Amino acid sequence: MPLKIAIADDHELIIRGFESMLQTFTDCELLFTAINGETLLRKLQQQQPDILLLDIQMPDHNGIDLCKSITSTYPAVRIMALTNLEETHYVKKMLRNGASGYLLKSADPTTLLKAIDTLSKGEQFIDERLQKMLLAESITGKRKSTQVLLTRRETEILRLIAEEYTNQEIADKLFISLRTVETHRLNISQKLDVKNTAGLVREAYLRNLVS
Amino acid sequence: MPLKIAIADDHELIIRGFESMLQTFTDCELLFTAINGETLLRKLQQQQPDILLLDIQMPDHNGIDLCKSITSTYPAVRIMALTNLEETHYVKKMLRNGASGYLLKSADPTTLLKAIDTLSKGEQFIDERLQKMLLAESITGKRKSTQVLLTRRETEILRLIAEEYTNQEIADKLFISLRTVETHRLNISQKLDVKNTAGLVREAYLRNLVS
DNA sequence: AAATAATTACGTAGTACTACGTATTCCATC
DNA sequence: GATGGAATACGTAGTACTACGTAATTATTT
Repeated sequence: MPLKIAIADDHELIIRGFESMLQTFTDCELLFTAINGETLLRKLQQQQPDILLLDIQMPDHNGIDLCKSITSTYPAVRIMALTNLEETHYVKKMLRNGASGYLLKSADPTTLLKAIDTLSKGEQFIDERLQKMLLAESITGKRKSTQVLLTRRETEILRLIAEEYTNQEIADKLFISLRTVETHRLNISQKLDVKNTAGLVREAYLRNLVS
Repeated sequence: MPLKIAIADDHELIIRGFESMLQTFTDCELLFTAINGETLLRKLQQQQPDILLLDIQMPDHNGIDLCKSITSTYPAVRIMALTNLEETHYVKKMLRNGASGYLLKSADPTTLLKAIDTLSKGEQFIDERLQKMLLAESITGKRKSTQVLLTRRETEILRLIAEEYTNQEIADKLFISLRTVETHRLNISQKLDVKNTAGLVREAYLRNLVS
């Protein structure tokens, strides 16, 4: 029985690109395609693929939530996260939220085949470059941003910093003293191993605290 | 005689996507595809298409220079600029530098067909939404906030700011004085209408200057 | 060749952030 | 009821950024 594949991406061009690649594979059958999250969820109710190629940046749904809800409703569906983002942060985030694979859109047909093959065997696939980056990170211990846990207050303050509030404005907004905000800020900077405001805002983005 | 088409894009997925769309059109023949600027220039020496679908953001060549040199060497080739960038600035820049059309990668097959058809008649094609934006701009004389144009130097400096470089470090790196960096920084802040470093970094992210 | 835009740079002041250390209160968990 | 994390706050200094204004030099475009 051929492997049933589905594709979800908000660009018809991308869907057709994958479709074209899939056609050259034996033992693969394209079950359906979806141009947005809504369509995807509707079609999943009718039939479930073995593997779902899922763009994690569709306008109407964010990839993490989609991934979560799909894997909880249809545990048999294995999800391959699709993206252009070469960030280890996203890889971790997606794999922690139910994805079984992480593939870049720059992948060539050989890589795609290997990725699908790996998932079909029940194993995890991660893009080679990202795999190396993850490895390097865990060895050097650097850029372990997502492992560091900020407290609720710290998260709140980090978000406000990223939204252009000054320390004084944050203090006023949260009814705490300027010094307290400064203390929090210093603690956050140390936890995240960043040097200045720019680094804080960067982390806020990586952590999806701001859109 | 069928219309000869060529595609240049650094993503195989995109090439296949267009290929797939083109197959459904009668009177269109895919002459060749190219995965980078180098390959494109080499293949153009052998044979010239009527219409070239050209990704303007390839790693080894920038779209503007490629466009310029191709139209001057092969004036018969009509270039359709391909991009994800919904910025009127790029449209103008490309059309001034030899492109005959401007198409977004989010285009559906109908739009693609219309675009190719328009170019084959010797007319100019511009993505509908961008056409409206250009029109609105020329009437109001204003750009939307996301379309503020930074100079090359400003863009460079904004990227460095987002990468946690201090003004002094930027000055050292670019061999300019601290005051110059401060001036640039102030100008950028005014152009982008932001209050502080956080706002600058936020804009850098929105503009995809950092990943 | 002229006009325009970009890049460079300085003066002066004020504001905001960074970096240490120290320390109290609150609250949950053992 | 003891321990420890979280949140609160201050002192002191130094560094970095913001906000005006002005202006010369170099590229680019017309």
